[in-house]
Amino acid sequence: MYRSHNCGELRETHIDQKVTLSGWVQKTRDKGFVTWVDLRDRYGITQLVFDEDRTASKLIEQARNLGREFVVQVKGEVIERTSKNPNMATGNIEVLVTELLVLNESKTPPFTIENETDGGEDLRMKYRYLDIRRNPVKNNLIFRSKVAMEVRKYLSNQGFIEVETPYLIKSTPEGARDFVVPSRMNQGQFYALPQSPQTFKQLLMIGGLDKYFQIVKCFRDEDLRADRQPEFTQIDCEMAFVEQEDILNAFEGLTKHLLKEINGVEAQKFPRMTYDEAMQKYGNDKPDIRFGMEFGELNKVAQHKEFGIFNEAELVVGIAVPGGNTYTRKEIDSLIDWLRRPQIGAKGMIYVRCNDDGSFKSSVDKFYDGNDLARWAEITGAKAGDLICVLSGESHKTRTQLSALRMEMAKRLGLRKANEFAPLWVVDFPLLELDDETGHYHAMHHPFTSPKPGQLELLETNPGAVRANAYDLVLNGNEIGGGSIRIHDREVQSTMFRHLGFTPEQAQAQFGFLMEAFQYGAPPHGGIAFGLDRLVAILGGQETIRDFIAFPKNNSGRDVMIDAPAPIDIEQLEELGLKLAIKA
RNA sequence: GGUUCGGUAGUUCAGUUGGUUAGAAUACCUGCCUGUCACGCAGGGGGUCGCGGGUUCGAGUCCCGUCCGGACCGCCA
Repeated sequence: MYRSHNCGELRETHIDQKVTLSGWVQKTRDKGFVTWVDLRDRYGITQLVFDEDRTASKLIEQARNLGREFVVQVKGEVIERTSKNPNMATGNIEVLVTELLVLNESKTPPFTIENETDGGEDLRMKYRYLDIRRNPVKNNLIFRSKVAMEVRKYLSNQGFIEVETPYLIKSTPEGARDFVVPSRMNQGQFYALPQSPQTFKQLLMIGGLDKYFQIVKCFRDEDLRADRQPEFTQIDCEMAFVEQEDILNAFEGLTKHLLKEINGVEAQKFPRMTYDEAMQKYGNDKPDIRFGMEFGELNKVAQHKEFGIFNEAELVVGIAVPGGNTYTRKEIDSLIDWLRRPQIGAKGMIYVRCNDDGSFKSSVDKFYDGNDLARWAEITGAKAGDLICVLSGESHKTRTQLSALRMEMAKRLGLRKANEFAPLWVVDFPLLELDDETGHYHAMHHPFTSPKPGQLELLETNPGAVRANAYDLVLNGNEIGGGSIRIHDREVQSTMFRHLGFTPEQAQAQFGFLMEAFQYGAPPHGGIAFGLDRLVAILGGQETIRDFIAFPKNNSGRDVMIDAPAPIDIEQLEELGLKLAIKA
């Protein structure tokens, strides 16, 4: 028996008991007359004690030679500490060791296994198994497990069944790039890893399963970000015989359950906002509504004066930064530089200081008097002491830029509080989105999303204006879920494919199976998918999803621990009927 | 594909205008220490300054190239 107790559970009630513990050596403190060893496992740390009076000298010598991260088993007696440590759960006791067995030695780890490690990101990824021994990462993984468990518990109670769908499927050109897998038995042909189980869950609805969910890995071969991994986990859900309202209610229920069970937060009914409203008020389809700073459109009051830049602009729009009047000229200039970076791409920024005495001082005083600026303040909701920041130009770009500024200022002002949760449904997304490069429309959500009732005809005349039965669940400025009511009619689906630029032959080749299934009594259906990695990070009050993933990839999509991807043998290539076009 | 920041001891970093033997903290090793728990004290070892080329009397420092890493834009139905 390796252990009678774990390293986190011994208390004063265990005093005088003989125990066996196993774990890792966190630290040894050799004080000469007495040596302490902190023994750590998943559950906590227990202090072991070896002293001149009570411990055999051979055993003390053994203890002194223990290195960090040695795996040891000890037998001993639980005793009360002479000097207690109120900061530790086990701080009132220690174990007087009578036997010590080194189960495995350890090299000195490349970084310290402590809550605040000295290791950098890269190093921690390479030695992820050591990083997982640290409380922050370990606790995140435990937290994730708890969230996933609550999801299963809730959905299962609501009558959902979890069904596994295949990972080896077919590549489709729509949307993100696929990871592909060559087939040995069908040479020259490839499977693709699913970007989502979308078509399969629709087929499950046609199969009559009614309420489906799955916690499932999805794969997208696109460039990474701090919060984006090539393989990620979704809570994928679908329901039959539902309207949009049913889906929103069902998954508002799930989200409330999680907020309550995980965070102890009783959420009120989630507010809803249309996509158009979100874009107009926040310049963003996933607005963070934990703070205000709503957009104020200033065209009416700022145009038709002598200021040419505004007169030529399609949109003049501003926000009031609370307390921003304290910004120095230098700070404002650096803010303008920040906006001008190619990542944001603003041409410049006009600002108005709202002085405490009710007067205004702006960078365009030449063109606007106090009365004008008072109107600006009214429209942006600026109060004395605020700073009004105004951008202008083409509508969509300007909104995006101002949204970036809004988020940045909120961050700097500490308005994005991790322990505050503001869920929001964004509804009525456009069905199609114009691709600037190709000039073609593509599906904003995916090609199986149904247009709003009665808008099918609009597809012919004004495709950009068609709204979809599509919705996102936004939490604290993050899209944590998105879904739609699907098309379940073969003809409608054909029309959609045609508008997305598919020839009937292409549509048949890629999605013939779905079109055929629609002919056999496909029920009305719809669903939603949540990004589990991000959801868990937000509920955990953190920004980086990587620390909630046991073995994440780095920025270049590499696993630096196992060193993947990697070349394969020439024999393997031949077996697959493949030849490399590049030199490996 | 692009913008930008970085690469110096096991680790995290500093290193001035180009100028003697490249530093700090921490980790590691040795010794001391009568209750430590971020223990303390004394001492010690540890460097191809990512790599290649160039400028120079002299390069961690300047220039060019390259590799690697971070953040972001494009991309992510």
